[in-house]
Amino acid sequence: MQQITIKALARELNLSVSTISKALRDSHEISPATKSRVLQLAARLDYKPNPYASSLRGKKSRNIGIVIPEVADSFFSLAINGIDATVKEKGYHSIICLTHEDFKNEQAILKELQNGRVDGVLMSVSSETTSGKHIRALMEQHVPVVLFDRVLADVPAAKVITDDIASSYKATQHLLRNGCKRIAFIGLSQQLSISADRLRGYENALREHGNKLSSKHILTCTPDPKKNLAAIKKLLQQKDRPDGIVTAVEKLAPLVYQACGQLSLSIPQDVKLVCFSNLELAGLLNPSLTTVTQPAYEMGQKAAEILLRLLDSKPVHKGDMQIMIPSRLVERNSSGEGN
Amino acid sequence: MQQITIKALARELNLSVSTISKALRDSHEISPATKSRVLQLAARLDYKPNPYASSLRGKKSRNIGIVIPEVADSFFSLAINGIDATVKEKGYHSIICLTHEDFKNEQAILKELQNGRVDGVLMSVSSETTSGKHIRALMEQHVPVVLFDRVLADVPAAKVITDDIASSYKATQHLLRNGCKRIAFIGLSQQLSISADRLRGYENALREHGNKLSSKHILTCTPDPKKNLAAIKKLLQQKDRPDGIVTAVEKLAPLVYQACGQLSLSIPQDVKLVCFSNLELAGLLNPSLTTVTQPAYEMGQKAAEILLRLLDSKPVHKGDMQIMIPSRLVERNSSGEGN
DNA sequence: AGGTACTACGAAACCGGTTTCGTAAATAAA
DNA sequence: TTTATTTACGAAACCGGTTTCGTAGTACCT
Repeated sequence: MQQITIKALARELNLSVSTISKALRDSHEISPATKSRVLQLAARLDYKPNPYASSLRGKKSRNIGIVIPEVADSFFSLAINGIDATVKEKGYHSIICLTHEDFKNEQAILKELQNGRVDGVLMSVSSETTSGKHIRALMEQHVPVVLFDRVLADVPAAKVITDDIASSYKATQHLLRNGCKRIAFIGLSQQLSISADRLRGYENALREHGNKLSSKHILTCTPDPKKNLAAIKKLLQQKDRPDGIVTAVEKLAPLVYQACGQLSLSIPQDVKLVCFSNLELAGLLNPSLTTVTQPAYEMGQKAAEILLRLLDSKPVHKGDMQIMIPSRLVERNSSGEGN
Repeated sequence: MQQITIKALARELNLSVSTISKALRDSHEISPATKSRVLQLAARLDYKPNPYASSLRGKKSRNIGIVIPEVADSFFSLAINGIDATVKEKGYHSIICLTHEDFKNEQAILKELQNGRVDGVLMSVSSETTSGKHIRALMEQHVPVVLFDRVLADVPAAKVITDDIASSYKATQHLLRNGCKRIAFIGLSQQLSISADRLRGYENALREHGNKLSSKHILTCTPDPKKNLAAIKKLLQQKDRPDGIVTAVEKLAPLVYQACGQLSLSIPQDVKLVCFSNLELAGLLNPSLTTVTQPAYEMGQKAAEILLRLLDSKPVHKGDMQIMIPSRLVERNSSGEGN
């Protein structure tokens, strides 16, 4: 490696290692003249401090962990952009840890992160996660955690969410207004906060509208797309076939299109569809997809800001313990009249 | 933090720190009996070694850097999955660094990575990158680098690419066979390997087919989507309007759809379209999009495997210095007859 | 002049592991 | 029995920074 170390600088300038270190950190105990000599030599030799050496002493790695189910997902990739832009400004690096919607993976990852590899964690739980014990364990090691989007009630961490209940309510209402009589809801595990809340908004809208709820119209999906496709087709082959669908997460949208295609059901004539999704291409689908679009970038950004405050040991206002950024219903053809 | 350190284990067992360390690393100089006592206590106290302490002495961080332009892109997010799955098996962590297609960012990031934060780097260059000097500088600090997809000729690193020339040739040929007379090519910077190679394949196909090449049919885009949309519209408003388009990167596809929409040109009747893209939803677009689909996951996987060999100081076969994994042309409606 | 305060720096401990080297005791070889 | 070797462990150096503490030299105050 032949790295330029502080020792090398010290030797070159006939100064002690501690003087160099202090000069580089702009300590008041070093004279301006010495500081400038040190800074100049450091620049000339292209000195780059070893981050792990300082980490060892200072207990700060300047790494933050992003623990999410998946990166091939518009919501998460946009959230990553928001997070990364925010933490980078403060000199932090993002370590991305993918759970692939597997709780065992998530546990193992959080355990790993207890060893000081990261100073803090931003997290969205897997769809299989039912308990927050592993997260609390991490927090007990004094690793600050901020949850975003997929949160967990039993974790005393700051949370950044969107208005899942209200926006699902609006989406369902939109379908009702467009004439749907039998609206189905396709979600992930009921343990998952976003799925449960979006189900709640759906139920509220139906109830208020005087529609009766039917468990046959509520489908809970798994992380396995093949099984999900089969389940969706089954849902659409019931005798009381749904004429409207709300899906709770992005990756379910293509499956509904596929299922409808295979069953020769046309969207929106036979089935009207609204999906929670951040797909950039929603408007270009056939038919274009009505979406509830979450503020993914902003949520990542906000969650990162809060984490940075925690890492600075700055106070986090009570109002920031649970932040809600609203989603937007974007009406397109999949929920329309179908001319 | 109140971490369980080796020192704590040593005190508890009345052994020396070095004995604990050796026992944990299964050194032959420690007796089986002692080893098992140490292992048991470590398990009981949930001892987690500080990765940065070992990193400091051993010069190994067990972090690898993934330097890419963007994460909100199907190719890169799939590649990340391939990389992450591969390196995770060997106990490495992925640090993702986004350049946002900005060369200055890319330079700054590689500079940062020279300080030992990562043991190796997997990289796909930005569209603005014209020189590999910054990459060579990193390699000279003995940080192994493997380039994937967007490579650079003047960097003596292992490279994992797809058959850009051949697949672009096939895509163009496909349009020619479907009756296109004036085929346009929309790429990124000509400096970018994939864009240049895909252009070459396009040109080869036209030449072989006896079509003359026209610079008016070759559009070079920027990282700015608005400007790109305007440029694409201008391309489609020429007197010799193209009746076929090949686009070199994923994010250009939606812009072509938009441009055609705004100009009331219908795909594929007025303009037939083939895009290099890993979009999962290509089949659901309106019309469904004919794609050249790159083996993104496999490319990430392969690049990671090579990097791991380099990190193990294992020999990399000459054949592995430049690996080519073929792409697939998936014909859909955007390039068809449009009945 | 004597005492105090401040400035500017160096020596050394420290962070938590890893590794080298030294050594007492046990075992094997001569 | 003596010597050589092996076994099993501990002391200490080390990685590259940071931080505490001590101190020589100068300036300031009575």
